[in-house]
Amino acid sequence: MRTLNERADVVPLIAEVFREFGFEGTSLSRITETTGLGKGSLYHFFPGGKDEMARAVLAHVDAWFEREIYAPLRDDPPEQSIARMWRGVDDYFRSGRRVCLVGAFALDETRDRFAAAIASYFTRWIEALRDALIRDGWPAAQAADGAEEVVLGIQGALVLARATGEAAVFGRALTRFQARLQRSSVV
Amino acid sequence: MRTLNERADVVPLIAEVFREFGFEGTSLSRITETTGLGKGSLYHFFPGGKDEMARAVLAHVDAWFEREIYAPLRDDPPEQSIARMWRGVDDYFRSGRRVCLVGAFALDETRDRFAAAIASYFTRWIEALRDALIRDGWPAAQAADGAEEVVLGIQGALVLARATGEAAVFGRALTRFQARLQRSSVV
DNA sequence: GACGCCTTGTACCGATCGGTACATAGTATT
DNA sequence: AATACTATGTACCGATCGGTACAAGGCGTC
Repeated sequence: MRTLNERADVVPLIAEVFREFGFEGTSLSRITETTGLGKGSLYHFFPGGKDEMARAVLAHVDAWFEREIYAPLRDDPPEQSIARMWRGVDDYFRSGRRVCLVGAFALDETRDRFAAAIASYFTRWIEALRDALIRDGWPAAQAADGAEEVVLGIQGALVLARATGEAAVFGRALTRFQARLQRSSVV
Repeated sequence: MRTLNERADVVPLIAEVFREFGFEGTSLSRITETTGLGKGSLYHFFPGGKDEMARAVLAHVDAWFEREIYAPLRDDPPEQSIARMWRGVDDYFRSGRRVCLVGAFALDETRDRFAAAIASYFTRWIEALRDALIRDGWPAAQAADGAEEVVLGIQGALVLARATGEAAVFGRALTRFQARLQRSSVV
């Protein structure tokens, strides 16, 4: 018996299973398969079972966005942190070849189970972007509209990219949004 | 034993189950529950089981959009058919309180099972809208961009509306798109 | 080396999964 | 009324579901 794993190491692996199969489509056997961990280890790290695993995965995703996207939007110069957002998002979603786990959870009744985490992920993103736009000189109303439209558009682009199998949809959408945020106030 | 159902009557009911729970989350027992039909009837109407039920549901949704949205976009005056699209979409998705079944199927591995139907639903929508915009006087490139952005934005708005529990997101997005499509060429 | 604690594999649990078999009931046709 | 076909309920199938129990192995500490 090897004994070398830590909970932190295994969360990203579990995340990919949930991302690919959704909450209902993710079975314990699939998780043991991709992590190489047996049920013994799994329930040792996550006594709450599948539910706790999903919660850990959501927290992990959330922490990444908080660190890489939201915090910079709040703390760094707007122009710079927004540019960083485009890069970060394109990397994270693999230019449209990867799907948003939080968005996927939102669409079925899984949402009710994790409602708080899911809502917070999106509202914090929108608010951080909105405030960055305001600090960049946008009128408050337009900033709110623009931020909502960009975050929503990213989700939609991911849906469409995966639905059509044409990942390029995502890149096109990203450059459109980028252009629109640059020539300010023309929302 | 009552014997009064037709396949056509039961498809919309099954559709709501799939819409709410996704493909993996939809169990036969949930379907019997909401339709009132036992397994006997269900497998009588859908010998292919759950897979065929989902296929019938996708075809049903597709037929609705074809009839109410795509065909008018292709055949009627652009301005009029686009106006009809806004109304139709707002009704169909219950102003953001309902989710897109096709979009939900697209996000997990369910997509692979129904790839053709899912891709076709979106590409036909985008193409019909693009052509309507062109007939309305838009340059081809802008029309293609605008159509893609609108369809993608509707999906994103549905994700966000359900994620945040704030259905109003959907209405706001719809009016934004509507305004942008009106002052043509400013994409 | 002995002690504990963290980690792991395995066996097992009842429940539910999607699906099949089939006898019976309802209905239309004649 | 007899017949044929459509619907339906029920019982059952093996497989898998998420979860539990628990003994034994790895490893650091003393």
